[in-house]
Amino acid sequence: MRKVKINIRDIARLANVSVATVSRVINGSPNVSEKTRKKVLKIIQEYDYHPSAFAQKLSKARTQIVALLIPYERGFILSDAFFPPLIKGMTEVFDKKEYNIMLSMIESPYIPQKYVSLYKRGIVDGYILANVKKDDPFPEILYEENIPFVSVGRVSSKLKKYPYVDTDNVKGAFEATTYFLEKGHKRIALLKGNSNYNFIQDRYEGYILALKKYGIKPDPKLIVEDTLTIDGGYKAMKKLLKINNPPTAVLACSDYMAIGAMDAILEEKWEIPEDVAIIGFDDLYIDGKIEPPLASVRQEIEEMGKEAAKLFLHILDNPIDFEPIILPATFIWRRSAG
Amino acid sequence: MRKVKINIRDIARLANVSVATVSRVINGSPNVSEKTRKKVLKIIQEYDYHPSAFAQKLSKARTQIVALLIPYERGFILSDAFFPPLIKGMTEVFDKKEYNIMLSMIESPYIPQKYVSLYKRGIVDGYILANVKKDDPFPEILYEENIPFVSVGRVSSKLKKYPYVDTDNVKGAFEATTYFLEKGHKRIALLKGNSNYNFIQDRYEGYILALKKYGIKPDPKLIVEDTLTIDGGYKAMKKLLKINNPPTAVLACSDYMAIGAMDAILEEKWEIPEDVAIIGFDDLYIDGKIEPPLASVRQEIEEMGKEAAKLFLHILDNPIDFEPIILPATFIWRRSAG
DNA sequence: CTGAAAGCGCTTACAG
DNA sequence: CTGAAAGCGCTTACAG
Repeated sequence: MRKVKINIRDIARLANVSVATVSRVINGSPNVSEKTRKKVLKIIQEYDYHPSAFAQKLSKARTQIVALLIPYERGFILSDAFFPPLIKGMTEVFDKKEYNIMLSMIESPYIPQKYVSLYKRGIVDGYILANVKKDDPFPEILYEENIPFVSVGRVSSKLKKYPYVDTDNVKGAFEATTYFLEKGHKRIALLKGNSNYNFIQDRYEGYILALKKYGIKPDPKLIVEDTLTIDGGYKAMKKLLKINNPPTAVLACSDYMAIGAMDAILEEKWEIPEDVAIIGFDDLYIDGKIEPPLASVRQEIEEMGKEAAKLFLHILDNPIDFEPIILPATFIWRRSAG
Repeated sequence: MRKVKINIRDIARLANVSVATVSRVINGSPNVSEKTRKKVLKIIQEYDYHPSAFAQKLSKARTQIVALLIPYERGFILSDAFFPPLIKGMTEVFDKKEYNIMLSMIESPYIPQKYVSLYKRGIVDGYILANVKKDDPFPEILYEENIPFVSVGRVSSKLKKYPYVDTDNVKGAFEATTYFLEKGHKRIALLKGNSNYNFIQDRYEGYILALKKYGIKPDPKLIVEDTLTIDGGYKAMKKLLKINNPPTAVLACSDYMAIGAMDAILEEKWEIPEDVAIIGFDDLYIDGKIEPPLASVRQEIEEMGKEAAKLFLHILDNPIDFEPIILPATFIWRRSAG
């Protein structure tokens, strides 16, 4: 009953050829006669033989496994909008190359060394980092040690050139802010997340750029930082509603923040968008369903996943010669924007 | 500059001991003198040596990698509520045993054989299946071939006994329905998802059981099936509002469905919970934030992840002797329930 | 086109 | 407590 694990030697014996020949057939080497190939393939099928990946790896160079590092905090907050499509995109590209994704959810306290060992022990060929913070030491460690990695979102500014894919967050925020400006708004608030994340910093910059283009001096009182959650948005908006000259328009760095802000606004019996217009970020599935429907800025996340996977495969062969990839962000109008 | 990869032989030479002794030190064997151990450990540290996992695996039995299979469809729909905490729980347990999670997002068309090869090629020690459908052939394939697996959520009814962790969905739905019954509701609707999922089937059964206990004959017109999304809930509720004797209370099989249903109800200018009370499932992060706050049934998802990981480690050693694990579902009252 | 043999980097009886 | 040697299951020059 119990199937005994069959190996390359068994196949060789059964097919009356050498182990080397079986190996050549497995690896699709051209140096095998059609007749021999067929014979060996038949035995392989018949005995449902699967070459040991580890034994292969011991002889070959690559493991065909890539580690995906995800900070739990963000995994939780933005999961709905972010990780499933990101992973889907990656999977699509990696499947074709028979690469597998090893998932590491970064815990705190965060010990970068722990994750390096996946590479040093030869388990993975490298890393894909998802949304690490600006001051995260991990990318620099990888860089120093010549370990292949791709970052989804930019990381430390200390690195001159490294492979990443990113959304054009500056432009996304710029366009959303410009929309408000063209509608005649002068008091436009920004609900920021933690500026330790580059994507937050970029959205901030896009906002500032647009204001300046229209000759408006950014008012620090209109820029409030909090978590990217509903709670964060609610609290931030509460603050804004209390100042002397409250905003007539609000750009939030996430849709959850925008939803919290809407709660705060409606609580004061103000109208959206008549009294305060609002635009979020992420284009969540529910945006079109809430009342009023929430305008947002969309990222091409599945596309980012694909590009990250492609870039990773590229740098394995070309560690020097690569270009970072920037994908567009698109402003999606809905009624909340006015 | 370029670090040459160091191996166990190098360490042995540097430490003036045999390869076998280095191996013993690495594996914490007691048969090494304290003096030798320290000497070897020092060299290992000094040269930042990491034993090759693949070479170890070739000699040892286990790979210490488990494949987590996630259907993309559900990954997308319930990600926010489900996968991040599930993975977090699993990670917590696996980290301690130095197990890694390999992530496979199941694509369609779905080819079960593709995923079996992860095991047959010796890459993983087994599988954790997340929310597969009732008719999914994969669990039976694994069972037939004696491949270790744990399922999160029950699977095919063809298998007599297999390791799974599940939420007590029957009880959860029973309690929510009972709440309505105790409030005097007679016309209680159920918004179902696809009954190909056991958790949907179970929620359905809990609902039926409660009705029967109160001597109410289930009315097929009050049971509507659609997708577990906002859209699905909206459409299902629209149907219910059109029947002659519409429900005064609604249990939805997901919070997204409940949110869609609320949209449909409010569109008709009906009041929640006065005209129609509503309870969802999942206890999403946003439930308390919407208007009116949405009552729900909560699962202990992070706990499921932990239990799944523990059960997996258990069955590796005890393929026969194990018990499935059922975790509680808790009704969370909020205003929408009335 | 094919095979014998060395090698990948470990672990583990076995002998002492 | 320690070491020499065989073995895990492959790949790949090398020779023919």
